Amino acid sequence: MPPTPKGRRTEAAFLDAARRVFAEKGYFNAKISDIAQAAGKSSGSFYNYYENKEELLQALLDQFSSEVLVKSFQNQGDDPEEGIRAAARVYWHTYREYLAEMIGMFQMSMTDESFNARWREVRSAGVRAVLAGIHAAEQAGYRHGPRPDLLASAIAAMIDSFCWTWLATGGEPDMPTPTDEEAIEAIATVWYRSVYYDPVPRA
Amino acid sequence: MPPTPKGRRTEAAFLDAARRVFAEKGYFNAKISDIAQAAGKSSGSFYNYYENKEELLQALLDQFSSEVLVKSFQNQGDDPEEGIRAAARVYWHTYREYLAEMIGMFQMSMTDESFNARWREVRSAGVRAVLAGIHAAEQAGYRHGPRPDLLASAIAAMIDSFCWTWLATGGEPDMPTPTDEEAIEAIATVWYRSVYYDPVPRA
Amino acid sequence: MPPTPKGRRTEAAFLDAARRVFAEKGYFNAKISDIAQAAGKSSGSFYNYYENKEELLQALLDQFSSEVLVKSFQNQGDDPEEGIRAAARVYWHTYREYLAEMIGMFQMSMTDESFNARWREVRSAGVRAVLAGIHAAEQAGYRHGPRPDLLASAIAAMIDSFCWTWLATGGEPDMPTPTDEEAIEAIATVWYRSVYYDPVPRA
Amino acid sequence: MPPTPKGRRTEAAFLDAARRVFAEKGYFNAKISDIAQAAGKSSGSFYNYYENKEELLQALLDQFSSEVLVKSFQNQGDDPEEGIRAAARVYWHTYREYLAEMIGMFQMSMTDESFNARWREVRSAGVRAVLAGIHAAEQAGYRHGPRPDLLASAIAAMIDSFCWTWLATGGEPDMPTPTDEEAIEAIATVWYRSVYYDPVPRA
DNA sequence: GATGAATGAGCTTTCATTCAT
DNA sequence: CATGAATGAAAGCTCATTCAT
Repeated sequence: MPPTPKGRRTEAAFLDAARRVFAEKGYFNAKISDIAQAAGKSSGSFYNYYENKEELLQALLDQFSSEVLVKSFQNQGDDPEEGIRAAARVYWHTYREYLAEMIGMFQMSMTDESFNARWREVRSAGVRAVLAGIHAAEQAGYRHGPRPDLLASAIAAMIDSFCWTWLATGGEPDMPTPTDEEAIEAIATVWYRSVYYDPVPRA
Repeated sequence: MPPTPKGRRTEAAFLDAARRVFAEKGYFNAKISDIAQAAGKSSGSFYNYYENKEELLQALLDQFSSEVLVKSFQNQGDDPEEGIRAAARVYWHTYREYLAEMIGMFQMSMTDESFNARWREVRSAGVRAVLAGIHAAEQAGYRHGPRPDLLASAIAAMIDSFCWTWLATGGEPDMPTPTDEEAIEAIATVWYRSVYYDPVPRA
Repeated sequence: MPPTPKGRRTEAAFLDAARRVFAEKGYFNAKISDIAQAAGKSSGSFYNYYENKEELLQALLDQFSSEVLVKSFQNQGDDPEEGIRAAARVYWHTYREYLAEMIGMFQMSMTDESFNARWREVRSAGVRAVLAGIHAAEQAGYRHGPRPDLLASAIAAMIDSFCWTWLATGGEPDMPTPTDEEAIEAIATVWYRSVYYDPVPRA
Repeated sequence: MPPTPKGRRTEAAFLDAARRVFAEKGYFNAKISDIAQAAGKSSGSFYNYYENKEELLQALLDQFSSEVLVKSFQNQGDDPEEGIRAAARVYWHTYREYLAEMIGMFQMSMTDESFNARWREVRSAGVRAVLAGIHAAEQAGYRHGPRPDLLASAIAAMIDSFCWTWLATGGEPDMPTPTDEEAIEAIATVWYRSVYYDPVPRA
């Protein structure tokens, strides 16, 4: 959008600085001047690019394309367990890559209705993807509880919150930080077991 | 703590008002004056009881006794599935009852290190309780994934986030709000299946 | 409006200070902090009473009741010349009494559409009053130019601008400041002569 | 002043743009960037020609040569009524032609002492010209009120304010916009009647 | 000369906290 | 103790002006 190479560099610097600041101290705590300082710019310069902090977050989220999280759920191959593990892997890595965006969107969703809507939309996409897997499992003869949509909601909540706990906050106290594979395994385990449990006995 | 009956009544009014305001608009958005107004008091009066909003939250949390959540996990009887469902039930109802506290503690944990520690401590207690159940299942011959502590962390994350989603925020879009029993069932299902899966065959 | 005597005193102090500051340096140049300082208050205190400078001006204008200027035009007795002189006298004194309001309304009318509307409404009331006098003169057999409404507009413009020049700005250079009676006489002379000129000869 | 042809063109573009912007939204509301944009130039370029907005206005006023308004008053022929009408005509058309300058000078006169002086000087020239006419009328046997200078001031105020009302602001509410001739007629009527009234009876 | 990005001073506004009554 | 007004320290934001290209 900014016409000049210099302008583009500056805007990139602001976006980058914002991501660092958001990830480090959270969206709420980030002052415009913090971001400007992290970008090595004056706070007045900030307003050449964004109306306010909210709009900067919007710009970050627009880059982020919330679809990226969802795409992960779709490339499930033949082996359901492997498919779920692959999905968990993509989610985990994507979450870390876009940590600043996740923090910003989540925090902002607590305060602002339109961000709340956006956040719920992102969640909802995840829930739907999980739900699709549940229906596939049903087809394959696995039972589910009375409300598969709630099962999906719970699984999505688990994925999201687990990533938040270990990537955005400091993790659980007195627990060694998991390796990536351990984390993915934990997510995948809960997810898989919840869906592929209790096959209906074939006659 | 406050000596006179009048003082005690006023403090109770503040605590009660704070809970209502926190639950309605969140901790961050709550201004001292909002709380005072909800309590039918002047904002100046607030400072006769608390140094600041943080301390008020502390007072709420002290009443709340985070142990209450954990106790739920302990009264597991013989039937593991029933035990888990009972635990989920207690958690769900407790979460709703102490919604203001949960919101406050969670939001504050994003901003303030000492609250973050407290929040993680609460989480951690839940994780330990879940972990105890996992160990029991192991004793009973159920396999677990490579790191049972992470499995417990994921389950605790699910419980917590599911309650947050449905009790603190508006739930998932386009999904009918669950009845209490449906919600509890969803939680218990994920939890139980994740732990009681794949029994080692008895020789 | 403010419940407390102290509050009422403070608000009065702000209104009074604003009038002094507006009259001295104009509305545009007046900063909130100028007004607060003139009132002997902190600028933060200002916002306990008004949202912004505009609203303070509104409050001044509400007190002012633009009708006061117009009322002057109505108590014309038998002698038209005396009636006009009396009207001019009221206008002149009222203008000086409400100088701050006139300055504020006029300056703000240049910038803000709603104040412009208000300002034009005030003017318009004056024009209508003058016009009524013109019609009376017609009845009495005096001719007017082709558009009596424009004649009224010009007379109103004269009154207003003459007061502005001598009361709000420093007057004309190299001209001795008029006494009140001289000023009133000048206004009344132009007004009267413009309306009561050129009687139609009685048959 | 600017050496190269390109420079001259740019400066002309700024002057022209400024006149348009001042006339449209007023001097106070005009930002440097507005003017630059209207000129199709960058705001940085502005400072190659002027130190600030004030100096640009100065440049406009220097072109304008405030004498032009006054000259109108001088070409009075034999018939005083025609002379006054001619003067009013020139004033009206000049005012419209130099509307931007009038607006700028007037608004700036409210804020800045040196512009105020200039503005008063312009007014004063008008007053002197009107006054000269009054003296001529006296010579011809017409009475005036006690202070002819104030009479002149009032007439000048009328002319000025009438032009301001109808050319710079939107006119009077609920009144049809006058044609040029109607406006001129209104001005001339008040002016002429105020001066040529009440001849001293020739003995 | 021209450009548009960068700067920072200046002002507004908010609100937790203090204080006089 | 209660009140509500007063305070002032933060931010936010604007825009004239400067500067590197």
